[in-house]
Amino acid sequence: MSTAQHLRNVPIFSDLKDNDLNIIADKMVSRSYDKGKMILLEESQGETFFIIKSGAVKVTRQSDDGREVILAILGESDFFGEMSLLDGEGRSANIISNEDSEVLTLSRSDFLDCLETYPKIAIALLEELAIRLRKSDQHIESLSLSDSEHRIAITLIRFAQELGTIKKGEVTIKNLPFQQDIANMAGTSRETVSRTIKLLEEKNLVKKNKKDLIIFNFDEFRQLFS
Amino acid sequence: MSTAQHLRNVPIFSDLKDNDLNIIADKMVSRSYDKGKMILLEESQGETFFIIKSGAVKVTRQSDDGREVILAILGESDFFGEMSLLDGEGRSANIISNEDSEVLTLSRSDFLDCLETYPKIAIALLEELAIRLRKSDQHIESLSLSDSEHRIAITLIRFAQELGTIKKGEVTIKNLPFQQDIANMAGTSRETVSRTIKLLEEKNLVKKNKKDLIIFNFDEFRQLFS
DNA sequence: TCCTCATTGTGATAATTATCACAAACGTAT
DNA sequence: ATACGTTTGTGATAATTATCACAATGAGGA
Repeated sequence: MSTAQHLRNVPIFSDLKDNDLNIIADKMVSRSYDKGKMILLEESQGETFFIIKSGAVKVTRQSDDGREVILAILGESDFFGEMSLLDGEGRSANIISNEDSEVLTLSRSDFLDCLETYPKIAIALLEELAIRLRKSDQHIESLSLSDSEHRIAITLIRFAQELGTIKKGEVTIKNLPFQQDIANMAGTSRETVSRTIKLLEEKNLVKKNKKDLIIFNFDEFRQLFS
Repeated sequence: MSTAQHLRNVPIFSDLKDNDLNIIADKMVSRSYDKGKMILLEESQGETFFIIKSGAVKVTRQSDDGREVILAILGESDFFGEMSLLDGEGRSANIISNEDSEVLTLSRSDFLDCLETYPKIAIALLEELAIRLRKSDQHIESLSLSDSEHRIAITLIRFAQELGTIKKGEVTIKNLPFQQDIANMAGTSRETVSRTIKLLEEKNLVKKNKKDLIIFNFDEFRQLFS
């Protein structure tokens, strides 16, 4: 697939004419990262905008004592790096390749030019940031007032929405992340994740199948926990 | 002060020429809210953009069982309501007037027109949302991996940055919010806030003075808790 | 296959924090 | 000044969850 075709799938570019899309595509450079590689380091200067062509990355923050908080897991056609381009602050998070991944990159100045030249992109980007902010707010709410069972369930819902496939009410999350990663997103411990998923299985709400997790009745599940 | 002069203080409008500023100012309508009044209700449709002319508001989310999570407290020249204008979703939070407040409002269509007409506004708004997203991420981090003492201290730091006045290293937060509000921001209980602030006083890090709180050495305090 | 390393499961215990109950202090209006 | 409603302080207790320790299971390579 051509670079322009990839861009077509990215919400913030999808409104553009083919012509403009090609112009932007020409400015982008492709890079590859092996699983586990650090793509962006916290504290480094933000000079690049990234779009995920294939694979997945995790957005994390690291505390002094080494504990890791996972803010999000991003997949194909998601983008990142825009934050520090926009507000000029340093990186606020680490980005680590979660699988072998290919990304498209755009330089700071090309990115900012795009925003000035195509107001539609800026507006689409505003929309995207609004959505993310909304998700963050929900995340904050859940961390603030739920017990660990709820927090873990809500984390599973996030995975289902981002990585899941639906088949008549049943959602299958293929390749459920490690318990440690789920714990780092839900703000709890790995052991509690283990015990809680077992509990959800006993309540007949979910079922594990090798590396996959099935949520039997997604609507009901959401109702129960959010 | 004229409406245009108020707008001049708002980051997203500060780049505009006087002329353009006046055009926008003409479209804005002023409204007043008494302390405690609900300005925006969760779940209602988002049709208005607001700028705070004077006073302060709190941004909250409410859970089924009535508990409240405070996402932010906004003051003069801050704005809100842009989220659902941008992504078309319903309101994600309640906005309650925290003091007697005056706000300027702009209709949905006028707001979106502004963005199309003045790309600078869109870019400045992107910047602002990026900053908010960054704060949300920090908030998530602190809720995820800190104990209640840290979370409360970090909440005090947020207040200091938004409401505090500095005098040679010492920050005074005038009119510290109620313990219950602090608890709702820090994701803990009112009693724990009471005990923790006492603890911080015993450690000679802060001092209460009637309704005010003084942080003796702000840099050190920040170092300790973030 | 067997071995090894990574991941998951689970019990016991300790630490943290919420909750309840009530007293003290504070603010405001009469 | 008094009285009332709101906010804060604090002890006792219960509930939740983290942590530690180790066993069980699984996945990938020699």
